[in-house]
Amino acid sequence: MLPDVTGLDKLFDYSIPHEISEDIRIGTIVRVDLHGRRIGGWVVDLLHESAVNHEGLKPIAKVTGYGPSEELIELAEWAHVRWAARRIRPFLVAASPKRAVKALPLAHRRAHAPAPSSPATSQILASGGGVLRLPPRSDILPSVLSAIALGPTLVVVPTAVDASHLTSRLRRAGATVAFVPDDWAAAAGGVDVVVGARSAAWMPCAGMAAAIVIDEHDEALQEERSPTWHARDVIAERCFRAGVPVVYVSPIPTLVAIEELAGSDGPVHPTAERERMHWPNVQVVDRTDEDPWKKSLVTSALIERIRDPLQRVLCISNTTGRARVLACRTCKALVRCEHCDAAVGLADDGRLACARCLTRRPPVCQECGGGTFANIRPGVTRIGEELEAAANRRAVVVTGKDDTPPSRADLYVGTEAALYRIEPVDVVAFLEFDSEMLAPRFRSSEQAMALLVRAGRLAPTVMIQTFNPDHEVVQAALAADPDIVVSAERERRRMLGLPPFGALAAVTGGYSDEIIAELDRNVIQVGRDGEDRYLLRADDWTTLGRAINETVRPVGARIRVSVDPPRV
DNA sequence: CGGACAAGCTGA
DNA sequence: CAGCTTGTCCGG
Repeated sequence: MLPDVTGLDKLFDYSIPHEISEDIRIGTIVRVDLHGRRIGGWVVDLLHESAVNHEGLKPIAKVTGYGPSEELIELAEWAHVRWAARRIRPFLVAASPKRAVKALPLAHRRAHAPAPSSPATSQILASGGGVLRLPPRSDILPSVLSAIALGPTLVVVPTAVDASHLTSRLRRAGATVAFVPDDWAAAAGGVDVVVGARSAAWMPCAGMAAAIVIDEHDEALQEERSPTWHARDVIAERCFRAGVPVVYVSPIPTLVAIEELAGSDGPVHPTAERERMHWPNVQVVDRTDEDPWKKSLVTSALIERIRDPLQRVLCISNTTGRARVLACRTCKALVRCEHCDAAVGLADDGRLACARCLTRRPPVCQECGGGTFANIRPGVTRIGEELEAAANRRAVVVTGKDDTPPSRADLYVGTEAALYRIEPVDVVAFLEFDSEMLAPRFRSSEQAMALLVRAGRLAPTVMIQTFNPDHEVVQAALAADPDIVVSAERERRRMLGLPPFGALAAVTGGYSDEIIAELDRNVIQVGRDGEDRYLLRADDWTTLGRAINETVRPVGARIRVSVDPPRV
């Protein structure tokens, strides 16, 4: 029995009372008495009476209900090495129902499977699985229906909202659907299709015959808390073990999927002509053409768009507030915090505010006492004011900070979060796309492409303002050819031994130094990445995970290990 | 994790 | 030495 108690990483033996022996299987969730308290946990092993000294064994107190299957418990043991997790508990939590399941409903399958309608998907499934590259503005429903034609199918999508939309569409198409994790019991009982966000990778799917991962490139498929498991990789291992084919669908399959899951022929994709038809129109605004003394984010091309009363426009800039970096107009000095020396911005109340130490002061230059400032890096609030003036219509600011849905408007300005918070528009304009493309992160090209895909689903036209129109990301979007990014990426990653050509983890927190010192340097390369962060690299995930898990972590060490970190 | 118990510290 | 804190050990 593995207790569902954080910090208690031990197995305990209990006897099985006769009256509940029928209900106890590997994976069953039970309650037991341990050390004077009643705790929950999972049955992870059944030992023969002769294998334990069952004198003094306490009995299992109560059966809570159904839990993860034996296969999923074994998968959790694999994941615990793959993501260097201290315990398997978080994976078992992910694989368990949220509320006790006392009985499983009977299988509820349709007599007639829906007609497969994506020949490409059927072909990939028949060949044992692979990667399907489908452009942003195309429908994935035919692919899912094609998989269902094979039998019970597990579908993973990036968000719960996506899962709920897909669930209704599949029900309308006549399939029986378990929307997980809510319908855990139905999924375990048997349905045509099990649909859910990331955690669906751990959900039951009785008689699973196929699996589909939708939007394989989406970062939401990776758990952000530690252990940082990725649904794509969990599904890949799970289906490999079960001998079930998987299709990974994405407009921009990641290099990891292409190298590890696509097979030797690479991703399957429509003809270039058909693919281009379902990419958004991409308009590149080369900012090097602008008057170098103005360098405003509100370019003449953008003004033309936002002045058109028939076009609903969303402008994206990833700086919140009014202004993040200011310079004194009189003495040209960068305005800094008097307290901690960080660059300070202008808050909404007109005072200078330090984002680092929260110190606020009146808007006066610390060097010369001047009171007027040049906005070196404007935030969305300031840009909103500029846009309103240029367009002569109201601009609504949308950030990820407030929970209330943004009020309806024809002109929005927002951070990346706005891409997930508003209804479709006619144009999405990235005002300063260079900060996305050129971010100092090894996945920045893939992440910038993902933003374009997201924008392309929100609007038929995507505008990119950049000083780097020759960048591979811009070129790939213009040509509707993700291979342009993939080939560049492959060479860089191969050279540096980064995923998928090596395994990477970031370690942060107190005591990191002690832990790093213990690591086996024969298999792990260590780099320092900032004040309190180390990067570990090994040739493969198993080597990396084992080396980290075998390293003694001091008691009370608050260490965060992020395996396959998305943002380094 | 959380309870039990031992060792260490403080003040009368 | 009671009364309290801190540390270590252990559970089936």
